[in-house]
Amino acid sequence: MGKTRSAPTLNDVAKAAGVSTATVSRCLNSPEQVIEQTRRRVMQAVESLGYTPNFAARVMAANRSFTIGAIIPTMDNAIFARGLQEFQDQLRESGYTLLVSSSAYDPEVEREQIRTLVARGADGLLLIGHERDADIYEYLERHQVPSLVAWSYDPDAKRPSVGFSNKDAMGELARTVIAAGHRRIAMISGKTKGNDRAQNRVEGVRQAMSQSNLDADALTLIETTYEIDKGAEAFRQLMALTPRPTVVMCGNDVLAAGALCEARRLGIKVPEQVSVTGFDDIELAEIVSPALTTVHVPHREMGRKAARELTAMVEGKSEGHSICINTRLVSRHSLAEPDCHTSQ
Amino acid sequence: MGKTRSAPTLNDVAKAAGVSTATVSRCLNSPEQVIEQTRRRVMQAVESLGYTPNFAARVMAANRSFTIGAIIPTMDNAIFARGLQEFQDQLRESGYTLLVSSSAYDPEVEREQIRTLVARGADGLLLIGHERDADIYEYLERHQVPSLVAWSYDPDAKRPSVGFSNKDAMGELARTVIAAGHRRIAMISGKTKGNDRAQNRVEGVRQAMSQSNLDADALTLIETTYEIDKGAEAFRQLMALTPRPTVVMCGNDVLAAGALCEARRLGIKVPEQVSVTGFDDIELAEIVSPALTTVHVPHREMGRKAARELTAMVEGKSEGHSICINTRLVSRHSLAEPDCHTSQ
DNA sequence: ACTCTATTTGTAAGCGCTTACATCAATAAT
DNA sequence: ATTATTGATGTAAGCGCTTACAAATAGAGT
Repeated sequence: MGKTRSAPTLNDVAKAAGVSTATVSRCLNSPEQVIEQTRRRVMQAVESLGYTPNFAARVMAANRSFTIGAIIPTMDNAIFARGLQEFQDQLRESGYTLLVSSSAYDPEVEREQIRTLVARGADGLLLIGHERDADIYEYLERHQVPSLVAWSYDPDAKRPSVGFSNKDAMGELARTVIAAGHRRIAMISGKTKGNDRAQNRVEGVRQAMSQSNLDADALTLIETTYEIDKGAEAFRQLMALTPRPTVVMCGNDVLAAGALCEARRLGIKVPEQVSVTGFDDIELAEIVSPALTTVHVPHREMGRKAARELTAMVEGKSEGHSICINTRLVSRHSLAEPDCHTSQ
Repeated sequence: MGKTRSAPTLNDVAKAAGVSTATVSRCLNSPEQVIEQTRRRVMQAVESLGYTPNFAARVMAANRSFTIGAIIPTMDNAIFARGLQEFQDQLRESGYTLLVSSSAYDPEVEREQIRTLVARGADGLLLIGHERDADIYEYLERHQVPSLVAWSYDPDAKRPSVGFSNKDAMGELARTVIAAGHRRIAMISGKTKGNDRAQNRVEGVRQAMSQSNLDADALTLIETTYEIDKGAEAFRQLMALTPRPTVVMCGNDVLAAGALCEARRLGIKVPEQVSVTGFDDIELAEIVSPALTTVHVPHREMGRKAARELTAMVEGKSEGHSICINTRLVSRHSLAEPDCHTSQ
C-alpha cells in the first residue's frame, strides 16, 4: 500500500499545515515570529505526524547544536558522578543537552573523544584538569569550541577553570594530620602522569611537611590507579614497611576505602594503629567504617557553576572566567593521634 | 590577512590533494577502493590540515551515525556504571560511539531523551527494563531504530532483552534467607512504579515466601528511591516496628549500605541482631562492614553481550534475540541465622 | 588492432534543516 | 488617496558529506 511510513520531515509538516518549511522551522525555533493562528495549525501538524526534527540537519544548517560535551576520566566510581549530574541538570534548564564520554584516564582516548565531540558539533566542552597537549587546545580554538576545565582551579592557567586548589585542600588536610602528631606519613596517590589534580595533591602534602619542618622527601609515596583493590594493595605494601607509617593519606576516597578494607583483612585497627584519610567526600566516605576523615568537595556547586560559566561562554556572554570553589575538611573517625608505642 | 582560519572541510582536503571530494570520502570510509598512491596523498593532506569530518554532515548524507544511545536511570551510583563501561568498550571495538543520558528514573525524561537520541541519529538504543509506554516503542519502530533492553530478561516480551530474571535471582536469595531460619522478613524496595526490575524483585521474595508456606502478604515492604540515606531512613522505620523483622532484604546494594549505616548509628548489630541483604554486588557490597550477602550480577558480561547483540541488530545481522545472564548468590557476613531470643 | 571488463576517479544529486532576502498584505502616516 | 512602515510568510541558497552513476584509463582476451 504505497511506500513504507517513515519518519516525517519538515517538508511533510509544511505540506500538512499548508505553509512553507520556513514557517514550520520558525514555529519550532522562534515561535514569536509566527502569528498565533498559523502556529496552532503547524503545531497540530507536528503533533499528529509525530514529527521530531532531524538533529544532524539542524546542526548543519544552524551551525549550532545546543549540545555540551564532557569528558571525564572514569564512570567507574562516583567521583565525577554527582558533579556531572548537577552539571547536566543545570544545562538542561538552559536548553542544552549533555554528552558524556569517559577516557579511562588515557590521554590518547581523551584526545580522540574531544575530536569526536567537536565533530559532533558540541557547542562547548567540559574537561577535567588542565594538563593536556597544547595541540588539543589549538584544535579547539580552530574549531572555535569554548572549553572549561573543572575539578581543578588555576588562576594562572590560560584556560578558564572552575574548581578548587587541589594543593591547598590537600595541604590543609596534611597540616591537620601533622598537628595530630603524625610524623611518619605515607601517601597513596593516583597516577600523577598527566593528572595535575593528583600532582597537586601530592604537592600539597609535601608543602605542609616542609612548612612543619619535616623532610618532604621522607614522604613514602605509592602511585597507583584509582581503584579500590589498588588502594588495598598499596596499603598492604605500606604496612609491611619498618618502621610503619602512622598515617596513610590517600589521593581520594576510593583508594582510602581500599586501604580500610585491607586494614580490616590484616587485622590492623584504624585509627588506633594507623590513621587513614581520603579526598572528595563521596558517599563512600561516610559508609565505610571507620568513616573517613577527608576533604569535602562541593561537587554539586562545582557542577552548577561550571554549567553556568560554560553556557555563558558558548553564548558569547563571557570569555571564560575562572571560579574557585571552597573545599572543607571533614573530620570523621579514620584519623586520630598516632599510637605512642609505635609512633616514636 | 585573508579570512580567519577555520575548520577545514572535505573540499579543502580534496583541493590540497588534487582530487575530488568523492575520492577523499572514499579514502576515509572505504580505503580499499582507492589506489595506494592516491590514498597516501590524500591522507597526508588530511594530516597536514588537521581535518576532522563533520559528523552532522556525515550522518545526514549516509543516514548512519555509528552511534549507539543508552539511557540509564541514574549515574549517581555505581549500579549501571560497570556494565555501561564494558558496553562502551565493546562498542568502541566495533567502531561505534556510545552516548549516555540519565533519566533520573523519570519516564517523561526518558521519553524526551529517547527522542533526543533518535533525532541525533543514534543507530540503536539501549534501554533499561521493559516497562514503558507503547507509543515509545512505536516511535522507535517508525524511525527504524533497533532497541535492546538490558538489566532485565523476559523471554515473553516482544522486545529483545539481555539480562537476568530479577524475580528468580531475588527468589533464590529469599529462599536462602528463609532457610537460615528467618520468618519475619522486611524489604526495602526501590519505587516499583514503572520499574519492572523492582517489581520483580519484590515478586521474587513473595514467591519464595509462599513456596515456604509463609504468608507473602506478611512481607513488610517499604518503597523508596534508590539512595543511601533513603535506605537508612527506611531501615530506621523498620527497626521501630514490634515485633522487629529479623532480616531486611534490600532492593539493591545502595539501599543495603544505607541500612547498614543506620544500624551502626542505632547500635544494632548486623548480623547478630538483624540480617541485611543487598542486590547487584557492586564494589560497595564488599566495602561496607559487615560485607553484604547479595546477588552477584555479572555486569560486565551483560554489557558485553548487550553490545554485541545490539550492534548485530543495527547491522541487520539479527532481529534481536534475548539473552539470559546468570546471577549468583554471594554469601558474605551480613546474613546469619536470626537471634533465638528475638526471632521466636 | 579492437572489443570487453575491471579498476580508479570524477560529477553531481541529494540528505533535512535554517535563514537572508524577497514578497505581500495590512495598517499608519502624510 | 498615496506612500511608508511594519509584520507574516514564502523562496531558495547553502551547511559538509555520501554515493549512484558516468567517465576515463588500463589490461585481458580474441
